[in-house]
Amino acid sequence: MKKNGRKMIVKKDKKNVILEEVVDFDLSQTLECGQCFRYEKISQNEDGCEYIIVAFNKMLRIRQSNNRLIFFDTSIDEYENLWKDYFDLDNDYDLIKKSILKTNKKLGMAIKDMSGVRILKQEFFETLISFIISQNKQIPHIMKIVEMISKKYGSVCGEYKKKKYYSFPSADVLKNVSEQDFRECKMGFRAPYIVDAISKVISGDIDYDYLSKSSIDEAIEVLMTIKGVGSKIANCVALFSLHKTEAFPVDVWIKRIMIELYFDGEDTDKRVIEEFAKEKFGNLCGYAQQYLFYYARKNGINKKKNVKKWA
DNA sequence: CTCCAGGCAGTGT
DNA sequence: ACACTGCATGGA
Repeated sequence: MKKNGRKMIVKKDKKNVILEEVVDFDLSQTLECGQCFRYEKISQNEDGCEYIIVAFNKMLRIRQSNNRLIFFDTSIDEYENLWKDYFDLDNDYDLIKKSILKTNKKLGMAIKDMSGVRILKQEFFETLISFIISQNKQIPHIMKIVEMISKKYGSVCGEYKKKKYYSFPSADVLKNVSEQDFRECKMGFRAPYIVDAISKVISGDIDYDYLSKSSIDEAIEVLMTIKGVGSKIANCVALFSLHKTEAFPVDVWIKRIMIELYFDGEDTDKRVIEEFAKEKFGNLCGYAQQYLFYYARKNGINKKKNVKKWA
């Protein structure tokens, strides 16, 4: 394995895959930065942190200690074919960060603070549904609802310490679920949006392979034909599932920090901010967005007053 | 109690 | 084009 500037070493013991010399990767940052809703922190101490995640119908227990990453009970094949891409481990983030910094010194603090975040490549249908649910909700509540749907309609894909973990259900499973049933999963006004998304996936109007090959603009345009999918959610799906790094989701947090950094604190339309970012960051938009998002939240930037200096 | 949450669609100018 | 509002639900 040669990428990553330095070399990352892949090993295998009886049951686990172990990566050594992993750089520009922080498990906590990557899972908890708001792109992913299916993780559970098992432990965190001075020796590292450990999580259970559910993705692509698999449960994974994973641990990070400094530059070592352990994928428990995982075969080399599963690592190579699934988790390596999921965590974007073949991508050279040192190069990405340097490229962003070269023209955008203002992001220095954000990049330094979130230097181990990666853009996950998550399963398409789950990402679409999860981000439709996400609108006007807080992350812990989104996680609860996604968990509820998985328990109710998904299937068991693993067990740890007597707790069962459930995969996110497929469109095929959800196609017969009624709007009323979704409302019972506390989805409120999003329930009809979910029904519409499922029917368009089933009919083929929304097709992962097609969208993967599409340009960013076309992918977003097609995704926005789904009721309840606007610019922000379409950009999220394009970034976190289709891995189109020209995407730049503008939510309340990104809006606030972008206004602070580039618009002199003046209230600016989200579309203007999105255009500005796409011009400024190009195909590094998605990465820049991730650095900015968690950083803005962590520092609690507030739209009413300037809590911090950003330069 | 009120206000807001990783927004969006519908309605009115 | 643009601004304004309702929306389900839960947490601060």
